[in-house]
Amino acid sequence: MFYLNCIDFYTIVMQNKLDTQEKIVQSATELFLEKGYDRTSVREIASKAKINVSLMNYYFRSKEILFETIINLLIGKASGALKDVLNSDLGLNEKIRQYICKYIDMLISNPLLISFILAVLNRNPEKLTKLKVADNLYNTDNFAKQLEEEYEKGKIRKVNPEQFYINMLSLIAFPFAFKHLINKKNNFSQKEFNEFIKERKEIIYNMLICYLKP
Amino acid sequence: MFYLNCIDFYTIVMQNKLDTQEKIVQSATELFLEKGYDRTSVREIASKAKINVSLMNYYFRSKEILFETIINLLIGKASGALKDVLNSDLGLNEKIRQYICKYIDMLISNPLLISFILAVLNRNPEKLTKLKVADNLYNTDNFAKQLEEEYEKGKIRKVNPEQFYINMLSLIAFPFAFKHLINKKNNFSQKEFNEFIKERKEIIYNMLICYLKP
DNA sequence: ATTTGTTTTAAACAAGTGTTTAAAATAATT
DNA sequence: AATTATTTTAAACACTTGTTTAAAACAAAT
Repeated sequence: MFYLNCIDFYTIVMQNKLDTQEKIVQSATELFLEKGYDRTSVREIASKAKINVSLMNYYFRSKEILFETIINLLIGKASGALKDVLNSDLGLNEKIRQYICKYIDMLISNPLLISFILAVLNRNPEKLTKLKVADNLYNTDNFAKQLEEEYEKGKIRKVNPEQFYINMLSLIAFPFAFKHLINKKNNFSQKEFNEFIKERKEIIYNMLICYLKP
Repeated sequence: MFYLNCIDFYTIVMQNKLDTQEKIVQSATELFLEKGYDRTSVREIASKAKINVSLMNYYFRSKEILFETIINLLIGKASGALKDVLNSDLGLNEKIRQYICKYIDMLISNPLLISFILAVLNRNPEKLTKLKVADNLYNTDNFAKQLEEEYEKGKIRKVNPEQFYINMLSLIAFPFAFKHLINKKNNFSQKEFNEFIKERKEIIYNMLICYLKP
């Protein structure tokens, strides 16, 4: 038998509290990513987190709110570094190169993210636009200005910045959404798919730069 | 009071039979496209088709089978013309031009198709690979051979055909999956989105051709 | 006109859904 | 040590889900 001081007590309690809450978030995140909102039941979340069903409603008020919390967490984690690159003062070519590279690396680490976002986006359009998702995931103001400037300096051809950014995003993200068919068609393992994707870093960069030439 | 001959009788009966069956397919198709499999209940389908719930199980044995039927119908309709272009004996540039054009026109007519397919693909990977979908939607054997030949003739640079096809597909299809965010970000109406997409025909063509130059 | 076959109906079934309740267990405060 | 507050639990609630059943309505064949 032994005693703990106040700080230890506090630590342990907070630890436990965060534990349950975080266990819920973590289990729910995995399930939502794998199976989507509809195919994931609260009982499944509870069972995976090894907690009672009602605790989900105790910490988050509803399944819906838990879901929105998780969306924001996922998007927040994913978009941070990417926004930094896009708003940095790097030269255009280097910025594009880094953006492609970081975006692809991020998606390799979170291979289910794109499908998840697209699913939410098309099932609950209002949700992703209402939440701070639009700004985080698709904000090109700074980048557009840079494209304008480079054009006026005569360094690149004239492009529609909106179209150009969508091109870049399409080339980066779409293969992840289409992953299952790509793997099936080419008999790719998970590892081979990642290799296929990594090859794309240079391909995408070359395509975009080549297109920008005046 | 009047009598009908045999053929008229047959016609009317068949007409009615097809009517109920087709009413189910049509209503279910709209709902599945709009809301997906999970968020669409059989009672909603029945109500929209103005039939009794059990008729869905009478004509199709289950919701699942009805869904698979509809997937095949949608993919079949969509992929026909596209496969023809890809397997035609057109020159490379013209083939690419026509493929982009027809694909985009098809997606403008079926704006929900891409999201629908991606949703199925990621929720039930085995379904889209089991069904004849993979072959219909993503068959590049012929196209790959053509890219090889053009390279050997020295007319284009060396490219990985698989990567090149995925690039083309990404540029064509992704904006439709991302539609809601694009519209929100740019304050596009439906019409303006279609204009934005139509602009892409030339952009995508130029990007691909530019990249192919030796 | 009666039998046979097909299509449609209303009702029920069994299982699963998210959420709430009220009591129990545990921790914190006085 | 007794009281208050927080966290956890089991059970129930109200509702929706896809599917089945068995009878009714209807048409076709004998």
